[in-house]
Amino acid sequence: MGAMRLVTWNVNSMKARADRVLEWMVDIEPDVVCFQETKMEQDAFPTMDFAAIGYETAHFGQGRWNGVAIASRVGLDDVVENFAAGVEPDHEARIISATCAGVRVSSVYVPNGRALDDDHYQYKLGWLDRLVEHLEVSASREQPVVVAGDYNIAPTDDDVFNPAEMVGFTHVSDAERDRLAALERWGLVDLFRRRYPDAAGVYSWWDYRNGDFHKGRGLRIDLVLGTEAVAAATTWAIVDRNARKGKQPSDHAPVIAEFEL
DNA sequence: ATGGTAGCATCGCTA
Repeated sequence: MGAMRLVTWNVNSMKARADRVLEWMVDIEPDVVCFQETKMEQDAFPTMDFAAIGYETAHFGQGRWNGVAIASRVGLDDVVENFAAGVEPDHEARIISATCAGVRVSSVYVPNGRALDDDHYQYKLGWLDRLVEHLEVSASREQPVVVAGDYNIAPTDDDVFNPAEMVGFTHVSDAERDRLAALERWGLVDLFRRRYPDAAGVYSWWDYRNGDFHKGRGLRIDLVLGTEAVAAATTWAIVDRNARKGKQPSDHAPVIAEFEL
């Protein structure tokens, strides 16, 4: 089916970021984009603005917080909001799935655990357990499947600017990384890490505070996971740090992966 | 230097 250029980007409010996002997409020409943190009601999504540059969109929004969407210029079929039927639905808008040119694509916004002793940490772990259930009931590891989004987990210490200081905090705990391992056991592969096993200091999120971006203090928590067929076909992947620069950026940079199926 | 940013919404929460 040819090359597919797929992006995941936590935009931290589509309302505040739409102009930047649309301009970036015209420049980069992705085939599929998975968005997180649209932070708007379902019907507030700027559908026509995306249509004007050639993209169909599907949005699962809930208002002030969360919200996920998929934009595609290669087809957008069989849209499912929330987890697939058979899995306990989540009370927040954190996953949407669609089929784009034969690839089953999900955009996911994994809960932020806040702290290891916070109820939201248990919510995060349970949510990731349900993501595995979702794959078991709705996807096939033998098919091209991509689950891209803000995982709020740094897979290894190579994905963290200050691993020693992060001990005891969320995003790096064994339990969270065990959940990523469970996704790998199901059949998903971190496309960036597979392609660049030795890359260090590559991050996708930097706190707005303290000048962290300019000091290189970030985490790689935005991941494009794909089944083996996708991973083996991945020709390149990159974090577009340029999109974190300039006026009113999101605190996340987009992650691009291209694969030739 | 014991703070700091950003978005949404409203007198605080979330990240």
